[in-house]
Amino acid sequence: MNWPVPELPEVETIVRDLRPELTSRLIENPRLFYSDVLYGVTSRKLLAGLRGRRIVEVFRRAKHAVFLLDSGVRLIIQPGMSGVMLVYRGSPSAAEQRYAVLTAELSGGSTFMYRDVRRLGTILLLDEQGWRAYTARIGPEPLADDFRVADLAARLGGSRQAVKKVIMDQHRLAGVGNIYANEALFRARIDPSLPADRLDPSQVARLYRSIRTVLSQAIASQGTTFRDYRTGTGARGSFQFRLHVYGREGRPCRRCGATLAMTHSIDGRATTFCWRCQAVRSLNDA
DNA sequence: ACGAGGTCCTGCGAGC
DNA sequence: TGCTCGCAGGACCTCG
Repeated sequence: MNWPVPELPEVETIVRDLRPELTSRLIENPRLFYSDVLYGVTSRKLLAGLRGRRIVEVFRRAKHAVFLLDSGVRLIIQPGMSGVMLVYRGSPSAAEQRYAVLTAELSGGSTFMYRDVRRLGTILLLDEQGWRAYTARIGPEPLADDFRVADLAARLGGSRQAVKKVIMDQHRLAGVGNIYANEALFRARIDPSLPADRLDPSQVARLYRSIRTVLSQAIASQGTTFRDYRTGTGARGSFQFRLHVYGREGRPCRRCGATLAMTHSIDGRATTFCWRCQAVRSLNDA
């Protein structure tokens, strides 16, 4: 079975679960167990930046969980593909401590833990200016009220690369990873290998709707869990039961019954699709 | 600008 | 049964 990555819906779910547990808490005793997840900050600076600070806001940007501290500094955790963020009442057990990357005792007696088995996740600590520069390089939020079809069209228009690769490019569009790219393209009945600038207006409109629908439905289902991902309360998501293509290669299309195919020819990542519904002509190695 | 490929990391499962 | 090895993946990087 393929292993999912926390994408936008999973991080949104985590953030919603963590927000009431973390907001207004003091970070009393931060501990870092692996420094290879740090990006642009040393262990010493990270811990010094966290110790004694109060968490004033918890929110999501793209696939990042962002913790705004009372110093104006932001702790940013991107959970990579196996990252989990949890709050324990009291202290976690030794078993729960396994694979812990960052833990922090909080005022009120609870403990925050970022756990990441494969440590492909990233931790950043950015001041106001650093954050502004960082977020400016990420594309627009597809679920934002002011994100329109024209914005998606503009993001696709300048690229001859495969549309699947383009919608997964975080600099063009925020939060869409492999699972939801596959699902959105299937639901929009678009060939994932189609060059992005070759989509006609009706295809762009369908893709716009399918991206927003699939992300919204996944949030409502608390995300997709195959093995690693857990919500902020440790529960499993349930969107895996509503997937149409991801992880279903060799099985019948839910829409037309044709056998779903899989290829790695787009950016080396697993692309699952229906030849018939998505009118795919040229993908090989499937 | 674009594609291809390597790097990070660990658990798992296929294959011998 | 016990081992090795390839694969999974996002983001970032270099090379051609």
